[in-house]
Amino acid sequence: MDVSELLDGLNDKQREAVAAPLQNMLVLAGAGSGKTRVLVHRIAWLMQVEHASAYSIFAVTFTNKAAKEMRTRVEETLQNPVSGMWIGTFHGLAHRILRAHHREANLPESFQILDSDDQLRMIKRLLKSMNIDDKKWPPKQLSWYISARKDEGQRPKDITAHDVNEQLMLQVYTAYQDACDRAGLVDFAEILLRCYEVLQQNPTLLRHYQQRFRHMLVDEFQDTNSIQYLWLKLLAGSDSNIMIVGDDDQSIYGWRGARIENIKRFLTDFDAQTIRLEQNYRSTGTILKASNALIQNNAERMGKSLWTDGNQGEPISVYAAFNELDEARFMVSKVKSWLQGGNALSDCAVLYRSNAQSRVLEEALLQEGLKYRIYGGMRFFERQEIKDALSYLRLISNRNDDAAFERVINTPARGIGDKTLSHIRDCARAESLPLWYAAKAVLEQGHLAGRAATAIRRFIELVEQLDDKLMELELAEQAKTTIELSGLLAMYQAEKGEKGRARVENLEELINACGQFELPVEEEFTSPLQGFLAYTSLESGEGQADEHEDAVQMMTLHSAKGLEFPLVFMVGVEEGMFPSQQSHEESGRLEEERRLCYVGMTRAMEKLYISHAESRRLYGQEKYHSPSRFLREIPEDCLEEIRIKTQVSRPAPSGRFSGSVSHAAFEDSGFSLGQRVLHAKFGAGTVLNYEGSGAQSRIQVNFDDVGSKWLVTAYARLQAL
DNA sequence: TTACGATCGCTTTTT
DNA sequence: GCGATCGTAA
Repeated sequence: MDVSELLDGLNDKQREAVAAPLQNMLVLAGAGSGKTRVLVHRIAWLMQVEHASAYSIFAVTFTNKAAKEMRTRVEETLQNPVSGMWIGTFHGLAHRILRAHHREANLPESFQILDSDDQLRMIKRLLKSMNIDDKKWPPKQLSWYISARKDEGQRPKDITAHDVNEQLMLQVYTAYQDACDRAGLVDFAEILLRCYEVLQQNPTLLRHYQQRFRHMLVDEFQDTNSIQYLWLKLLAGSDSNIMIVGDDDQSIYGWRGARIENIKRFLTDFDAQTIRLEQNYRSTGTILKASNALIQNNAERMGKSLWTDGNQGEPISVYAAFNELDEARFMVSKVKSWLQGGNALSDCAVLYRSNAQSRVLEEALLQEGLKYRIYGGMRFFERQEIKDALSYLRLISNRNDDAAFERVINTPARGIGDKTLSHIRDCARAESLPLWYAAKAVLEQGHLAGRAATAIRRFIELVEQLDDKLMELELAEQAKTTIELSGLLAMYQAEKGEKGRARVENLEELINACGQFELPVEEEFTSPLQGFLAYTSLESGEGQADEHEDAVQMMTLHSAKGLEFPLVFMVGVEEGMFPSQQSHEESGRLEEERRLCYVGMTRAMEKLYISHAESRRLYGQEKYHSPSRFLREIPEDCLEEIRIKTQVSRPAPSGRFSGSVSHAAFEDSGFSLGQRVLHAKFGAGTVLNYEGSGAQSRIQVNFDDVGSKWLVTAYARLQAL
């Protein structure tokens, strides 16, 4: 490939980044500014112009999807498969280093990964054994605490407890870490922290990697947490060049440890040059103008303003719905006209703040027979039946894996009850043995009731038999044999209803996935099973069925980051929903909510609809929310208010979508208690009550068909009969 | 061990 | 208001 082709079709700033001299660089890449393109071309440039070897390149992303896309596009650009290049996620790459140096890391060769569910179970068990009241110290909170400390790079010894409460949490952290270490288990945060420590404590090793990875590239840098930052810094050493790409305005993961200030820290620590990518190739001028204005309300930004040389496009449409049902109906009607315009369903996205909001929207789509796809939710490899099967495989490859042992010892039920189990646990604790060996020991002591002893003996035989059998089998056969002989298949086949059927199907799908699994050749796995187990822990298992079906795309604002759609609906844009109630309390959270809004808006290419409901059923109660402050932060000339055309008996007194009404206003509009009224949506009804003043004023009408409703500003759509 | 009634909790999520 | 989880009784 001709070198000049690498710069063709890039704008000046992109070109500047791709062809920059070897130095540390920050590429501040706005939404839709072509950052992946820059990363990919930079890698190609390093190889072709700077004659860097693939071996010296290290590129990190957050998600497997991003890593995969980067690899594919690099290979396309170079028109050659690349080998020796490390492209992967933080966890994937750290895991790879840990595997190679498991001895230095004090881990067994076949150490396994704990997901958050495993972690929680582990902590629950621990609390029981430590006699700690899980009402006073909820396991979730402890698990969160432990992960947060690890994300900060802290071990128990690095932490000083401020009060008795934290003292106890520290105690649990210590006990949890001991248990993990004994079982050969690492949680997600541990992968990075342990990798960091291994490198730090082994200068020779560290030097090897520092000398190898001369060119480092990091995507979505605004999402890095403290340990990721330290890890990168350690690996880079003083001789590597590192290019980070990120956008402080799109930092939306502060709540899970991401440090937006890492960008500024990078500039000073690495003495880096900054290049801004501000030309946007995605959205209309209006959408960009609105987004820019919104985000300007945040303080302490790096500063960046998106522009386009494309069209202004249509204004952003704002719809004030009566309630969440009306909002859903509105969305559906607009989706239908979009379809009628000859467009694809999959080009529309519905974005909401929280998952709970999806249900009403789904029902509305379902009613009109419109297909939809929901992002997020239970991942394939996290399903109960899948984890059961995987736990057998894990126990087979590592007898120390207590988490796996606990999971399958009595699944399917084989008469090993709580009593027998606590016997085993006691023995394990007393002798510092993994549960598997404790079970064997307990069996040999012969203190067990006959039935329990037989059950345990049979379980041990089962696992050992499986281990023998699996040796000469292919991966898919290994899974199949395990699922069948363990009795899992029979157990789920016996489960009645749709649920059981789905579970059996999932187990079959797991065997299928084993068959399709390709062991990454460059990563030195000791066996295909080891590779597959790592894959199931580090990869969510998406990308199965239905991905390409033409359907409305529904997701939270968080999961929309990085995606784009011609038509976007942002629903529930109300105070208390978005920004969320909780974000009002903690400092900094409001700005993160604003960034989230910015992310949502900048997903839209052609047309953006924003809606809010005046009344909404939430946790079983009717709530009245005013329109989000974010709406007020968008310049009015970017917005267009949509009102349903209703005939009102007299002109609406005041307020547009703000819903400002006074007592007097109700009377002025000619409504009185007991009066019969007509509503465009809800039909005929009787005025029951009105109350409040200002934005919170509302009128309660008992509709003949719908029942009673409190409506804010809805009086404007009421007609006196 | 299972089944069912009480209780809890309720943003956002990848690895 | 709903779904997951927990605790207790059969």
